[in-house]
Formats: sequence, structure tokens, C-alpha cells
Amino acid sequence: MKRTSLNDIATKLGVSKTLVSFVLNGKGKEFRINEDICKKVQDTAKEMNYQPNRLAQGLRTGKTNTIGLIIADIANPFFGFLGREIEQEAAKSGYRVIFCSSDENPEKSKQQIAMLQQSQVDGYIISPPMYSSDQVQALVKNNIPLVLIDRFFPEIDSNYVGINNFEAAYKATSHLIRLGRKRIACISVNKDMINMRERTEGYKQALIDADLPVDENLVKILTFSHDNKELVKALKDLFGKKENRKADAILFSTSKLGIMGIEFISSLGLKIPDDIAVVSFDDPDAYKICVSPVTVVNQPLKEIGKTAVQVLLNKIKHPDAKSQQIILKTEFIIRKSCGS
Amino acid sequence: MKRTSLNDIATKLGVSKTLVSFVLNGKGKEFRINEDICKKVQDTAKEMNYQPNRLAQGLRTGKTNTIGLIIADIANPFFGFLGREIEQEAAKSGYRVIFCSSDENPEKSKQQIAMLQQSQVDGYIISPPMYSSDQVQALVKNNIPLVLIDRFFPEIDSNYVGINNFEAAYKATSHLIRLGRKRIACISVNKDMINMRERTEGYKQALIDADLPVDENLVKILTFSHDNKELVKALKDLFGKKENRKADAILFSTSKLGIMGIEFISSLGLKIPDDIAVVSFDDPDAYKICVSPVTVVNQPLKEIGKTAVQVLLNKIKHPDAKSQQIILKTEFIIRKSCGS
DNA sequence: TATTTTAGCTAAATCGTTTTAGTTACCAAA
DNA sequence: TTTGGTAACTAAAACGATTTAGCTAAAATA
Repeated sequence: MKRTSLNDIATKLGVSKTLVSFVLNGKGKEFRINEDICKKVQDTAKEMNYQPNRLAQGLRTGKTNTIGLIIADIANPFFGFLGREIEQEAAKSGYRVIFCSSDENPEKSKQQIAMLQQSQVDGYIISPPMYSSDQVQALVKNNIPLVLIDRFFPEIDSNYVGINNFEAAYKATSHLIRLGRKRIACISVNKDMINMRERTEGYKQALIDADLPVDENLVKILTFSHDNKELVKALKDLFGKKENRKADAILFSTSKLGIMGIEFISSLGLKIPDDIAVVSFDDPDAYKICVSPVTVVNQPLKEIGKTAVQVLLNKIKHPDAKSQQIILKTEFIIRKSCGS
Repeated sequence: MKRTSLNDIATKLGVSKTLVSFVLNGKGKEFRINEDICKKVQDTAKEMNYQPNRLAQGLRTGKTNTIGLIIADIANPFFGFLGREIEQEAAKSGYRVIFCSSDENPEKSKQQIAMLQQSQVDGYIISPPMYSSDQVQALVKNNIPLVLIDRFFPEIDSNYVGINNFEAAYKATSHLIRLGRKRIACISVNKDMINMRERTEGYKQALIDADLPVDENLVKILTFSHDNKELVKALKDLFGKKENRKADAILFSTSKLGIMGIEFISSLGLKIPDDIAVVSFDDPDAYKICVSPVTVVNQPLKEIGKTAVQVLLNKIKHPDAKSQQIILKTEFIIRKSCGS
């Protein structure tokens, strides 16, 4: 079942494929092709269900209208939403998206970038894993269109779309302080990732500005966000001993941690917000129907995705465009998990 | 910054590109290429950071090692998990995945299929929207490798990987009956979608087999799963009047409905499971940390994704393979939302 | 010595487009 | 009669790989 090509249409009509190509690319007028013939070509194309071969097009033109997306994990609703928005905004301009989940693993992202290069994608949107700055650097050095999201590398001058993590964490922590919490814990991951570091810094600064001590025992930076054991250990340390609870509030720096954390806290029989107040980054469904709906810092995922695509497409169109760092506003949603 | 091609390596070493191609495809032995030259070619390829152009390869060989995935919405964790698993399993065999969210819209899926055809994907995994059977039929007729997931069309003989929806709904409903619920409502969507219809049928059969009346007033089939208003209206009808509640239990046929439903039920001040018992399909995070963790029919998403890819790759390899319908086991997880 | 075999390599076609640089035929103007 | 212009179209190269068919020189065999 061979697909019909330009040539098939051309021979069928007894014209050259050049002519067919011109017509189907809407350049009939420009190249003064007889209107009757234009019509015939178009009709025949439809009749034979002609679909241009994008490989051939891409090979010839050097453009594939495809963008490569590397995120941590498409199954994580945070990235799912982001991916969705990116797909949608890209489609508006006729671009396809190849999705890759890196699992925050620089080895994987390296391979994925190579694969995407081989696929001749026109540009990249990447949420880079820790220790992958060399990969990003290589792309930037070759002036390959690229936008980073969610995190960036301060030492690399690249496009970036994200939020002010410091400020958001500061605000969330201040909210807990305002409600009278004194021993506020912070649970985070990926210690060397800039966005996570900024969140911890924001948290600490809020404590300092409120004349509260920064107790490193209350700051738990885990290595893997999917490792339940590590989280449980951290929470046990904080809340294990009934009469000697170390903390009366927690700031979760990702919703993945928050969801698992709340599940475990509940299993300990502790009540939110009475025993423990909770604030978290991101706003998954779970937080809305939770035992005690969770107060959150919500990121503007739609806008992040949309903007990232726009910046990328602009860079693809104008290779000389200089890099942009776009910081979008977060939304602080107060629910019941902090009491009042 | 032109990328290096086979030709670049060839001219640099003063050999033909045929030779270079042979060597880099590991056919040095087969074509009796001098070992020293093999070595040189490989070294030079690495040195020049040669990346094969997949467009050219695909154009010549007719294979792209790419599969097209069409699902309803990648932001929906149900499909997110599925997509993740598919991506992962495909990567194991060196396949890329192009993701498309159809929003259950047949117009969109039609366009997406066309786009994927143009991209010369080797095969399709599709969760087809309602009224898209002609699109699927066209693919099947041309013997294009294809696997349907989550739903299928009874009139089309295609590959399919899914679950026994009738049985699962029957089991869930029976569980509610066993716990003494008499007026069990069913909330679903997409009335003409086979998987949803099977669920309603399973629900009804369970009632019949338990000698309970099937009350059509308790069966709410919505048109859109994302339309909160429609759902709220249905729930108000069921639970609106305090002293005259129509139902004492609900079966939600998707987790999207369930999450929004539970949120609204809670806002009415009704208690789960005391006032209303709840069972749902699928098992999102939200159900685990919910006010009253939800009893669910969990689909084996990992296995569905993995199997779908395997069936597809097999069909790609063996175009004469006959179609398979694979039904995987669900898991019934009992939590607190039904009382005891 | 003549013929065949083998090792080691290459030329060129091909996939389906796009695009440059023409060509042809006709008519008008000089 | 020559020149120039224009309308309408086409040949062929190019993109970067794969793959078929075949070439040359040396070694093995008859």
C-alpha cells in the first residue's frame, strides 16, 4: 500500500513534480501556474489522499516542525499539565512534540538529547536534571534553540521560563509564622538543583526575618523524590516521639513529597492542621479533596508552557534573538491545612 | 554549524561513504572491511561526533522507529501513567513516541492521525474518541500497525489491550450491595463509548442479580467529563434535598468524575461513607489521602502500556500477525469509602 | 600459464521533497 | 527582421542515508 507522492500526482496529470510542489505549497500565483491546472492538481491531490512526506521535506529544508521536550516524568501531573500546554501551544503553530522523561537522570537526558538531535528537532524545551549543565552548555554554544523550564543553570546564559522560588517559599513560610507556628520544618529534594535551593533559602530567610532560629534538624533534603523510605525516615525523625515532636508545621517543596508525606502523617494519627500545619508547592487534585485541603503555592503551569513555546518558536525564527529569562507570578491559595 | 554526515567522514578518510555506512552499521565483518579501517572510521565518527540523520535513514529505509500515541489528555494522570509506560517500553527497543492529546474529539484525532502519517510513524497506539471508528477502520484496512487501548470498536477487528469493564463494575457494585447499600447511583460519561457502556451494564447486572431495582434516575451519564456544572447538577439531583436523598452510594466510572464529585459532596456537608458510600474506577493519588480514602477498581496501567507496545512492535515486525485482544486483570482495592 | 576465487572496496541509484536555473512558445515593440 | 518580455512550465541538483551491483588486485586452484 504505497503512499502517493508528488511524483504520482505529476505523472498522473502529465506535468512536472515541480509544478505540483508549487501548487500544493500555495505558490501557484507566485509562479504563474495556469489556474485550471492548479485546480486539477489540488483535486487530484485530495482524490489520491496525498500526504506530504515530512521526512523528505525535513531532509530537504532542514526544518522538521518538531520540538523535543525533556521533563522529569510525564506521569507526574505537574509535568503532565506542563506537557499538555506545550503540546497545545506548539500545535497552534503546526509543531509536533516528542516527549522524553528523564527521571532526573543526566545519563538519560544526555541520550535523549542525542536522540532528538538525530531526529533533527528544531528546538528543545528542557527541564534539566542535576549535573546536566554540560549538556545544556553544548546546545547553547551551538546556538541551538532551547528553553529551560522549572530550573536553570545560573552559569549558563539561556532562555528560561519559571517562577521566583525564593519569594514563593518566603511567602509560604511567612504564612505559617503569621499563624503562630514556631518550629517549621522544610522537606525538599535535589539539593543541587537551583529551584529547590532557592526554596530552602526563601524558607530560611523568612525564619530569620521573623527572628526565629534556623534549625538544620528541621530541614530535610532528600536525595530521591520517589523514595518513600527516605521520606518516612525524615518524618519519623520529626514526629516520631509523641511527647517530643520536633515540628509543628511543614513546608513541602514539591507536591509529590507532600502527597506521600500527608499520607504518612495521617497514618501516624496526627491531625492536620491541629497537630501539624502544612503548606506545599504545586496544586494537584489530591490537595483539593484531602482530609484537610492543603494551602499551596500554585505555579502558573499553563502560562509557563505557553510562554516556553513562544520563546522557543521565536528563537527558531530569529536565531539571533538574545536569551530571555521570564519569571511568572505564582498564586498563593489558602485552604484549611494551616488552621487559622 | 553544519552537522557531520557520512560523507564528511568518508572524504576525511579518503574512503567511500558506502564503506563508512557499512562500518557504522556494524556490518564491517559481513562486508569484509579491513579491521584497521573499521577502527579508523569508528574513531573518526566519535571524534567528529557523528549523529546519523534519522530523516535520511527513514526516507531511505521506510522505517522511522517512531510510534504515534493518541490519548485523551496527557495531563490526566490516568493517561500520564499510561504514556509514561509506553514511552519507557518503546525506548527499550529504540523507539521514540510522539504524544497527541485528542480531548476525546474525533476531529482532532483525525488531524493527529494525518500528522502522524506524514511523520511516517511505524505504528499507532490509540485510545480512540467516540465516533472515530472510521479513522480506525481506515488504518486497519491498510494493515497499518495499530493497537487500541482503554476502548475499542466491536465492529472492527483490531489489536486491543484493556480490561474487563463489565466484570469490574459488577464487582464494585456487588461490594456496595454486600455492605447493605440499596440505592446505588452510577455516574459516568461518554455514553457511546464501549468501555463506559460496559461499566454501566456491569453495574445494572449486579443490581439485577441482587434483586434490586434498576432505577434510571440513579444513572447519570454526562456528556463531558471535564464539565463541572453538569456533574454538580447530577449530584444535586441525587443528594440535594436533605430529607429525601435519592441515593446512599455512588459508583464513579472515572477518577476525574470521582475527584470532582467527592469535592462537591464534601462541600454539601455529606459524610463519606456514613451518608454516601463511594467506589470508583482508577486510583489517583487523591484517593489515597482523601477525607475517606476511596475504594477503587485499579487498572494495571503499567501492564497495559507495556503490552500495547509489545503487541505493536510485534505487528510492525510481522505485518501478517493476526490481531490480538488482550484483557488484563484489575485490582479491587478496599479502603474506607464504603464503610463496613 | 590460465582461470577462478576472494578480499576489499566503490559508483550510483534510490527514497520524496524543494528550489534554482533554465526552457519554450508566443506576442509586442523597435 | 530582430529584440525583448512574459506566461507557463520543467530538468536536475540537493538533502543524507542505504543498498545493489560491480570493480580491482592478489591469491588460490586447475
